[in-house]
Amino acid sequence: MSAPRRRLNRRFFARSVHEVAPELIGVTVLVDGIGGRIVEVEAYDQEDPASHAYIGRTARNAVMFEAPGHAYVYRSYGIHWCLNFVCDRPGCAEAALIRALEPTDGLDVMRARRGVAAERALCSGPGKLGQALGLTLEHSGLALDEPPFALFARSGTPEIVTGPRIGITRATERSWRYGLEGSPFLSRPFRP
DNA sequence: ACCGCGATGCACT
DNA sequence: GTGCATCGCGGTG
Repeated sequence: MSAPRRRLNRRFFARSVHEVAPELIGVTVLVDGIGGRIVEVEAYDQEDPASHAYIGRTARNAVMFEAPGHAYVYRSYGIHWCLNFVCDRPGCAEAALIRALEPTDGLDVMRARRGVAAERALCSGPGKLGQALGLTLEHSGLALDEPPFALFARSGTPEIVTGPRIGITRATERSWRYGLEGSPFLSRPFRP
């Protein structure tokens, strides 16, 4: 038997993304009952040249400037949908990019959506995760503690590793990528 | 293992 | 017109 799941309230996100991001490792995220445990995230804040919010509020990033505890979904490279959790207070425009999950719920649906069988390949990257969870722009702006989203607190305190963020060209020196140590479900290994 | 590249949409320092 | 908060494939070691 596994431990009962305890729901995460949106107030969890009303703090600096730099506090929230490492605490997201181990949290379970489901969309319409499908998803898994977060094993990798990245933090982006408003003074961050790599962040969508750096240039100020635009049509695309408006959700980042609104209430914490909501989803910010954007299209990446014209192909993928990527999921962020908005943090801090309205106007602070901070968000955590959810980069990888350990699949726990709805494996068969995720396999069908992804077109691959290997469990390790279902959610091991922000674009893969977006496809596995069936995300689109319609999910952007939705509250994380209301359907179709459901978040559950982690049990215990995981071992966390940090490193530089992936796939950016600016502010690459900031170690704002967080991962579950030793997880086989990461998008890429963390360098020692 | 690494490296290069095409796909594909759209925001835009 | 340029550049992505990506992925998967095909090439070379």
